[in-house]
Amino acid sequence: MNIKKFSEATKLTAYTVRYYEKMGLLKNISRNSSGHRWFTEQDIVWVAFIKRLKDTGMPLEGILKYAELREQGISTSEQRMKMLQDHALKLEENITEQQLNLKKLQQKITYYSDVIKVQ
Amino acid sequence: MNIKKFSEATKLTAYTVRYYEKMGLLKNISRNSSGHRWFTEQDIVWVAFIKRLKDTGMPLEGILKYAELREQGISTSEQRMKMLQDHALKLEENITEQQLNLKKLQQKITYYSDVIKVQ
DNA sequence: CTACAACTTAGAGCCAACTCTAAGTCAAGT
DNA sequence: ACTTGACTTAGAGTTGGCTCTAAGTTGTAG
Repeated sequence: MNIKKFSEATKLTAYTVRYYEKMGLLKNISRNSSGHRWFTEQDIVWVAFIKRLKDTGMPLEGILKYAELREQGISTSEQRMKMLQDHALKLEENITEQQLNLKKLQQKITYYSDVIKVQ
Repeated sequence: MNIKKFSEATKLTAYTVRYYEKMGLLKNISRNSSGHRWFTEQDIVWVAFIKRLKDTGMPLEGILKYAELREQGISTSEQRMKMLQDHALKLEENITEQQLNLKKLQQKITYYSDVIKVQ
C-alpha cells in the first residue's frame, strides 16, 4: 500500500511515517517503479508494536535499538527479550505508582466534595 | 528556606523552580532582604501536588489553570474538583490501557522465551 | 497535452519542558 | 578589603518528537 493508506492504517501522519523511516525505525520499505514507498501488512504490525513501546514510555532511541537487533535476525532474540523484560518491569512499577496517584487524587476529590457541601 | 534547600526538598533543579515561578505555577514566593526567594513547607506540599498532576500526564498549562483557580480562593473549589475528576477519569482509563499493554508485552516475552528454548 | 493530486527529498520550524549562560548583586569568612 | 559562592535576571540553547515547507517528479483524468 502507499504512504496514504499506510498512514491511515497506522494512524500516524505521512510526515511521521517518513520520519520513522529516516531515523531507522522502519527498515527495508520497498519502493514502486516511481520511487514511492510501498508498505505491507507486516509493516502495520511492526508499527503497532512500535506504538506499544512508545505509549508505554520507551523513548524512540530505545525502540530504535530494538529495531536494530530485530534486523539482525533470530540470534538477537535473547537481547530483545531482555530489553522487553526490563521495560515490562518498569511498566509494572509505573502502573503501581499511577494507581497510588489515582488514589491520592480521589482522596483530594473527596476532600473537595466535603468543602463544597459545607459552603 | 532558600532555593537550594527547596530544590533538594522537591527534587526539582533550581532552574526548574525559577521556571515554574516565572510561568505562574509558584505564586507569592516571598523574598528576603537581599532579594533571594524564601520558600516555606507549604510550597513543598504544593510542588508535590504539581508533580502528581504532571506525573499523571497533565500538561503544565493545565496545572497552571488549576494554580490560578487555587489562587482565587475557596469560591473556585467546585471548578477545581471538576478538573480533578476529569483528570482522574483519564488516569483511570490510562491505567487500564497500560495494564493491557503490560499483558501484551508479557505475551511477547513468553514467545521469546519459547524461541530461545528451541534455539 | 495539460492540469492536478500524491508522492519524493533535504532541511527548517515548532512545541513542551526544561537547562544553561552572561552579567550582575550580595553576604560571610579570612 | 577581598575572595568565594550562592543568589538574581533576561534571554538563548537543548532535547524529543514531530510537523511543515519548498522544489521537484510522477500518474491519472479530462
